[in-house]
Amino acid sequence: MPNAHRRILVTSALPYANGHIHLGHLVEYIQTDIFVRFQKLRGQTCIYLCADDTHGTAIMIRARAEGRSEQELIAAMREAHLSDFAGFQIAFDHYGSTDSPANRRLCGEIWSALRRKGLVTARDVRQLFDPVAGVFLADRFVRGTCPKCAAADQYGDSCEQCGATYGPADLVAPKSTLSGATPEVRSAEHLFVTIEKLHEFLAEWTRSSGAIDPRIANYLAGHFLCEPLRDWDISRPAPYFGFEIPDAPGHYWYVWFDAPIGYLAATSEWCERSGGAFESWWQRTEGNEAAAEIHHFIGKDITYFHTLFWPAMLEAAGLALPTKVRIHGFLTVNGQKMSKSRGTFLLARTYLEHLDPGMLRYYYAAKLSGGIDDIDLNLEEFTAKVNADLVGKVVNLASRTARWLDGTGLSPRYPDDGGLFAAAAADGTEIAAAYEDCDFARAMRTIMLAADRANAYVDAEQPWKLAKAGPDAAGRLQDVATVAINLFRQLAVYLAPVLPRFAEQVGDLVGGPIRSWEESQRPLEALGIGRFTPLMQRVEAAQVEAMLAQSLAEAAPQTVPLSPGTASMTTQPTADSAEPLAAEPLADTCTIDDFTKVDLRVARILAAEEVPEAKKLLKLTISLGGDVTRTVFAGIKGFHEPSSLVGRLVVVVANLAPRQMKFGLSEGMVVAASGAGAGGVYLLSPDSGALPGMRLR
RNA sequence: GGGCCCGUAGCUCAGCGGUUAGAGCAGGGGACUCAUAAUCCCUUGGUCGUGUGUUCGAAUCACACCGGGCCUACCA
Repeated sequence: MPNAHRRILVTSALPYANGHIHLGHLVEYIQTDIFVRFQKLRGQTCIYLCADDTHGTAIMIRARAEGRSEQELIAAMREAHLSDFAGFQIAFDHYGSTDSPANRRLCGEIWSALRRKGLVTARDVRQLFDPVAGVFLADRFVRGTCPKCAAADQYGDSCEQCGATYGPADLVAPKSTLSGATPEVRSAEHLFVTIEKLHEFLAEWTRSSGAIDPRIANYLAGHFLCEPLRDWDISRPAPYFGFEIPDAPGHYWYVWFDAPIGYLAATSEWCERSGGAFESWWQRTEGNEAAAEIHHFIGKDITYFHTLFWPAMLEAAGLALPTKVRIHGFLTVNGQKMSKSRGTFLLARTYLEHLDPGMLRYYYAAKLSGGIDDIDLNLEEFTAKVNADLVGKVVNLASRTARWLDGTGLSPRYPDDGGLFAAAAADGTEIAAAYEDCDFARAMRTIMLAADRANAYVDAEQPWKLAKAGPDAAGRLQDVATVAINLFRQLAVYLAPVLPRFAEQVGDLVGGPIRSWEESQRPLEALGIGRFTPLMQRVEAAQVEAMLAQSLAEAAPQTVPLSPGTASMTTQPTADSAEPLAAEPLADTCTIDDFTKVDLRVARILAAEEVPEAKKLLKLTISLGGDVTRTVFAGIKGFHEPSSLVGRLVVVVANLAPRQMKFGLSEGMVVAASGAGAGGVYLLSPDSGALPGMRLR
């Protein structure tokens, strides 16, 4: 692939504001993010755009059920989505919303174009209406008895018992799932796009533009393009949460109209912020002028919208068409569909509470080969692969050699390594080609082979023996470690699109931030090296178990609280992150005498009050039993409600020298746990039965 | 019913017309001790779903069948 400069606009499908991000969604966002980071690392101009998909009946219904406005609902979900994405290091250049002024404006422009081309028509549609809720009902909001086999409680579009399909109006004894009311058939005008008028264009574009995998093009040809395309129902009658159609009051654009236009709106907003020109991305170019590339990453479930309706809209509006529609499959967990009852319906944030996001990014990368097949998250394999590849091979390379360079830094000249660095540099061509094809699995395989060679090198050179051989071998030792660290950093460059955080850490260790793919082609010389810290912790099976247990618990919330003492400590394995300890290594050894100098006592909180001027402090009055009380300022404000503290037992350092603080004298210290892995401050409680004044020993 | 994809070592997969079919993990044996029980070497293990065909030659192409998955369909 020639290295001509490219301008690449990349999108992921817009997540719907009706639910939280889960590991299935993340297949797409991680895949896209890797692709984008790769392009940027290669020096291309690349922007990654996405947005929340906010409109539609489902949002309206949900907001009502929760007793708040749609805007409040979508704002809250947006925050949650952004936080989840940030947790997984998904780096959008812009993240918009379909409920934005830019999107409204662009919807209007596309709509005008459709009108101008005579592609809009109106027709009455008979639909069920819920007279209590006052809304038209989508098929899935109606249940009733199957008209064919009389099975009860079936959806409005098809019967799960006999497989019959019908319209919601055919159901016997239909009921609205919103209000329970019996719906009535009402007629309402809908607007349609007569997409058939673009049939010829679509047939040609899907077949020969190169944007679509031939298998998909074939599928489209066989299922849709083999007959006249049906008019696309593009409007919904009020009430509907969305944009009202300017020239058709009382009608709203259907969510699938404004969702893809969200790509345009996000571009527009990004341009406004960064000073780019919208036209430079979406304007159709004439002749051989170099256009921007447009890559859409989507799941196979929305193929139809992105390969027929969306290009039709762009064509009608005279905008640039997608260069590639990259379609991926679904995620299964342990070989089966994600399941709430098995605890495998894993939310992004549940994962993040237990495991490192980089590990999922790597695992997905190792699985994704650019095809449309589903990928499986096998949790045992996940554990084994992440540990073997990332910890055992890659991180270990630095872990076992960095220390030899502590005093000296890298050798002034890169030594003879038998051609290892050059070989891995040459691999860069293949690795880059694999990234470009979204065949990340092939890229990872090639990278790991290089890691294997590097470890074999260290093994053969035996730097630990050189270290013991004394000053005569010092030069050789430095050379060997220099080779190892260079091979390590080279791997980090190749892995940077997948493991951005890891790449940063490697940059901190040696050589500074990794900014360019080219850094894989030249070894570093004569540089100092930072202190090696564990860059990644092994995954323990217990951590995975704990994640599943939590996911299971959250999916099926317990309404009956467990009585104390029956908590299933034995059946639900505890699994603890290594992070807190790793972040704060153990202090120097102390003797029992040292320990007994600290007099730790059980105490009862008698009173707790806010200190308004203090950022972190609560003023506590504690009892050590009898009438011995102390005043203690504790740095737990924001983590504990004062009122909920009163009466509880805690542990205090009772013989701590009193300290004059800004707000008063503190006569002790309440001990609490804090550290990496969780932000809170956690008070300690003794088992029940302990009494104030008892000493800890 | 139609269409598509998949079926290669215990597991995940690569190979997709050409020498005795490969990798990682798991299993077995050994080495080393620098490293997060990590690393390195050796090794066990496959009639490449089944059958028929095309070909000098097939895991690789064709057809049929079996098994798994996905999409789509009230007929064609």
